[in-house]
Amino acid sequence: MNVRVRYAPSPTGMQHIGGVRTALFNYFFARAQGGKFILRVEDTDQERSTPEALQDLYDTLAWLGVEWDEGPIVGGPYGPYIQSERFGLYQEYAHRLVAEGKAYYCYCAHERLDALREEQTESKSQQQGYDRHCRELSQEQRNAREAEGIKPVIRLKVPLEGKTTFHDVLMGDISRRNKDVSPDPVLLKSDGFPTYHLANVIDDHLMGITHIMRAQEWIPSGPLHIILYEAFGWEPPIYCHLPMVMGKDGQKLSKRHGSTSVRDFKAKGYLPEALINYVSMVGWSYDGVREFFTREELGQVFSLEKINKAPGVFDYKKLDWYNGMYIRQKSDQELADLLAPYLVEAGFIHLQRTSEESTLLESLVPVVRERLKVLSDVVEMVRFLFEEIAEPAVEQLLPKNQEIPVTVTALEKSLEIIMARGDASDAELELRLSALAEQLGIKINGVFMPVRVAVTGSTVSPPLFDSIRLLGLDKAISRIERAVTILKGEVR
RNA sequence: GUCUCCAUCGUCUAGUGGUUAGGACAACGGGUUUUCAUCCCGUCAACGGGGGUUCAAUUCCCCCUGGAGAUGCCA
Repeated sequence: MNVRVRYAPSPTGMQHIGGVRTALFNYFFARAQGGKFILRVEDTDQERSTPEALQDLYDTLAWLGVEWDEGPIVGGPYGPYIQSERFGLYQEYAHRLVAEGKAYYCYCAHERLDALREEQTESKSQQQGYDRHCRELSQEQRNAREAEGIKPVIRLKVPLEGKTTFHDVLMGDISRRNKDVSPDPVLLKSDGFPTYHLANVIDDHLMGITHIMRAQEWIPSGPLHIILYEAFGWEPPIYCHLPMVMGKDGQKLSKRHGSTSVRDFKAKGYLPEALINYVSMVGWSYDGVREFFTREELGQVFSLEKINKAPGVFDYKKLDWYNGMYIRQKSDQELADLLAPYLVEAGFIHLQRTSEESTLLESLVPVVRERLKVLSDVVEMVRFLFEEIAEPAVEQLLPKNQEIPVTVTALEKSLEIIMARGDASDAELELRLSALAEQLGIKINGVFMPVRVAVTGSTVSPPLFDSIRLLGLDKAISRIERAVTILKGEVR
């Protein structure tokens, strides 16, 4: 079979984890099958569709490195691939269904529909949804409504009897009694635009889509779509409903759970390869053991059979782990380039790096690499190098159970050793400071920690000698001297 | 309310009619280390419940329970 799959988002918000996972699965399936991956923009909601969202869609897919074989920008033999540009098509097909008695005009006002819905909810009525009020309108009644200037919608005449079944690759047969199928859903809105159900069925058919892979939230609409295919006399495609991505609380993943838009993940400093890898492991697995895959590898080994049926919880911690793993794989140069924008944004370096800044950046990378979970972590990690640190507090300078006088001595002697370092190696320097600790009868930490706090302003920092080297000996010395002064001031 | 789907450690998952139910993240403990991180080692931890079928069910069937989704002139 010549596989043709599509990702068909509506540009009504930023691309999020769930949507991207669907896009990825479709893309990988197409690649693994040697088929085509098609992008189609479902902008039939004129109220909510925005150019920003559309741009975000393009940006996101580009960032992830997902290229579509047919779709907006690149074109293709079944275009246009933006539904608003296919406007006339839907009208045509909708009216065809009306002409054949398979759909009808409905003149019900929003007010009536709202009241109806409210009443049904309140009375917990068995029958929820449209009451098919206009299903059997006579020609005279219709003329009367038209004369009032009411713009009708077109609704599908869902059969009242029988049941409809569709097959899902993962779930098997799923059927629904027709009376439980959404009662006569709107196909064409009063503004002339199609609803999802209509546009989706028409385009999938016209574009020769062979497999529909979409989130499980669409399962209830499956039978409805089958009814539509039957009404048009078309062969339905193969369905494969993907498990949903949930938040920690088991609810559909949303902003409440943290960042969900890919744009946010990118801004925080997640790498596309990490996001792709992790997201692909929610709802799909290779063998339960192997967990690292590149985009290309996924495009080789992906298969529908290994998709899980149950929804999966999005685990931010595991994403962090993947991201750290991928960051550590970067070369110095790659990581420097990835980190630079964050340092620029923090105002630490210029967009056009001076040669000193370039040198500093390069020597910084090996020091921070294994400490980063996300790229933006670098900012706080190296802030002490670029900005004057706050005066360390006395308590901060003092290691546990260590008095001020010894600490002062430790600082002063350390300072001497550091200044008199000459061309001694870091290892040699470390030896000397250790010896100092021994002389003073304190732990090694009792020497290193005060110096660390004095120089970096924090008990947590990159290795001390690296920190001093990056900061510059002069600045380091004056910060240590200041610490001594602070401690001495406390004695008086 | 009604309909549909789902159900293995806290999380992502592997797996089988007979297994010590495997791996990873997290958590916790230990080691390496100048702190942190990395790295290494270890510990904790699961087949939701009840009926069947069977010599044998986590695995097959049914019910229950639990969870989710749908029920829009949103997709």
